[in-house]
Amino acid sequence: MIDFRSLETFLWVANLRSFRGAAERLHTTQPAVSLRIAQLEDDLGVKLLERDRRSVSLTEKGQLLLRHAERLIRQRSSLIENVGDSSAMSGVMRLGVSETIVHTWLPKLIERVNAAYPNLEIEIEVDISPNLRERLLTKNLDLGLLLGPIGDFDLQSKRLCSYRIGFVVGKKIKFRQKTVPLEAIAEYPLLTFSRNTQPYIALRELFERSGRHAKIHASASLATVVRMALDGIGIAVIPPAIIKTISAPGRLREINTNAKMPPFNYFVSWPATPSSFAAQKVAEIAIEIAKRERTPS
Amino acid sequence: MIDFRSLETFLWVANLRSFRGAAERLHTTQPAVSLRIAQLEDDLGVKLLERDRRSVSLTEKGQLLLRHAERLIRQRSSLIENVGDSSAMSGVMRLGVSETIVHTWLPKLIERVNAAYPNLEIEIEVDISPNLRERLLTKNLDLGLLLGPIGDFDLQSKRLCSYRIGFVVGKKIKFRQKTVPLEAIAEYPLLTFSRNTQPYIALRELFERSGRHAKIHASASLATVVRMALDGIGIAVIPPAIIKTISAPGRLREINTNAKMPPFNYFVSWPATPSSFAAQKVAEIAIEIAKRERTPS
DNA sequence: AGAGGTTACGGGCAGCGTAAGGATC
DNA sequence: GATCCTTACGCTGCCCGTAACCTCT
Repeated sequence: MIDFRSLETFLWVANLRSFRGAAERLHTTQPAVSLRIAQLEDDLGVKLLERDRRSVSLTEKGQLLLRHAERLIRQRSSLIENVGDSSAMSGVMRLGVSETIVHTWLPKLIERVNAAYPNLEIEIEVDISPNLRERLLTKNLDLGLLLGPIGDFDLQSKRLCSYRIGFVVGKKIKFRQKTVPLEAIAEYPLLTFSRNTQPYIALRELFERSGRHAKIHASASLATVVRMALDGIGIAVIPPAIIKTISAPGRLREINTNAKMPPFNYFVSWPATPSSFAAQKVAEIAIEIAKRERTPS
Repeated sequence: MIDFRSLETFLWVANLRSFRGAAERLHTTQPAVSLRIAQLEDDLGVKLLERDRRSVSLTEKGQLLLRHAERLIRQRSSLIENVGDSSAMSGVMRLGVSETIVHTWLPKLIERVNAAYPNLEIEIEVDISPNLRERLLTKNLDLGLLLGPIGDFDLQSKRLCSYRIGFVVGKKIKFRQKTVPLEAIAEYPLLTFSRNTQPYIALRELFERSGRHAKIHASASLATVVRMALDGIGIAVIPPAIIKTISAPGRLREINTNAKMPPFNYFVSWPATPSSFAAQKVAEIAIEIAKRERTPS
């Protein structure tokens, strides 16, 4: 007898074009996926997938089933949404988060989501925004809090908040000037996020425009950046909003400068899968929390 | 995790307003139904049914779920119908049949259905038409082949075939006349179907119109009627079409008479439940077979 | 040889049926 | 006490995960 589990499994296999991928996504093993698909094909008496040369493709019947399955899964979500109370929303949500958010309002979000949907497990994955975007596109994540704008057609996106970028130093670095000019800053190495991230590129452009060369240390881990700033190795180029939570009080301070960095614009983004009700709900909460955050000019 | 089985169970409990009824309908035990409903309520975190004073009623949430569940079950049927091949249609169908049909083309129908849907089990229940209609209305049957017309709003009905009614005797009864007048017939007891059936009423009316009184033996079992006719107890008032199959050749014959009985008009009828695809399909086959039957004037 | 899907097999647990329990008329 | 739903309990069978196997590049 056809059940939701088989249909959902089929859906993921069809989307990811991979049994292993679907297995991982559904938190089960690959043989289990094989069996569920086999059972589905057996129940319907129809071949759904063409297992050929390294890739899985849908037969004609498979495509037909895909449309039906999507509708069914969507309507089951809608049922849970409409009929069930908040505790009915269950399962595991893979949430991809940019590190800045981790150090500002992510805990608040988790707390709020836990309160609203006690049976929804959240799996937090911290990564840089380009990777998060990639993983959202491959449906490896259910929801992402990341730097935008995000123009992908397959992703729903909504604006969250902005963070000003500042130049932050530890106690070992001192400047004589009240307002530190760009050339004084350039004497130290600059510490910021990985190469292909928005802030890294913006920083590079800032110095190219002014004709100066700056040494930039890029690190995927904010903790490393902060540690280096604390040790006086260089100047961290990060949102000052995270200073409070990332180090002991007074150990880091922002310096005054007329160098202008574009702000970080954060977005919440998720792929439009049939079962993305949970993603939408969590996105709504994220938007509400982010709205209350200071958005320094 | 909500599955189709729970939803279907809920649907039947809601329709029949009874746990026991649903259990019987689903070929399981009543505690199993209790558990499925309990699980559904638990999953959704919502009370769906009010178990009060001898009757089950839907809460507001229950009514909401009913609509969703109906849609889901309907769409699963449509999925099986569209994507699966004929072997995908499975389950048990309760088919209620009027006895006349049993002795004409029911075997042909069963054969055809078995060939078309090898995994569909058929449970045949023979009863008189008024009872069949009642059981269709209470969803105790999935499909009925019975005397019509059927005017009920809750039942879908389509015309099948007509059978002329004749006066049939065994070898012990002989008439001098070539064409036997009504008064000669009235000298013997008449044997036909139960009191509240169409033919019984028609027969009664026939004699009332002619001002004569006839003794009518009514029996729910055609076999009894035929046995009595064979024994010369009376004249059977039945469709001559069944003579061939119900007794040895030449043991029964129809007598010529100008007494006119209205014909039997058979209909196929089924309740419009969300999962009535199978019923529709079998109804179609029944219509096709019945169309080929002689419809004597 | 390694990536990816299938088949084989043992074990755990969900869900079933029997049977007893409770509520309501 | 009869009817109808719930709870208890032992058991079965399904489905899962591990592991071995197959196939194609």
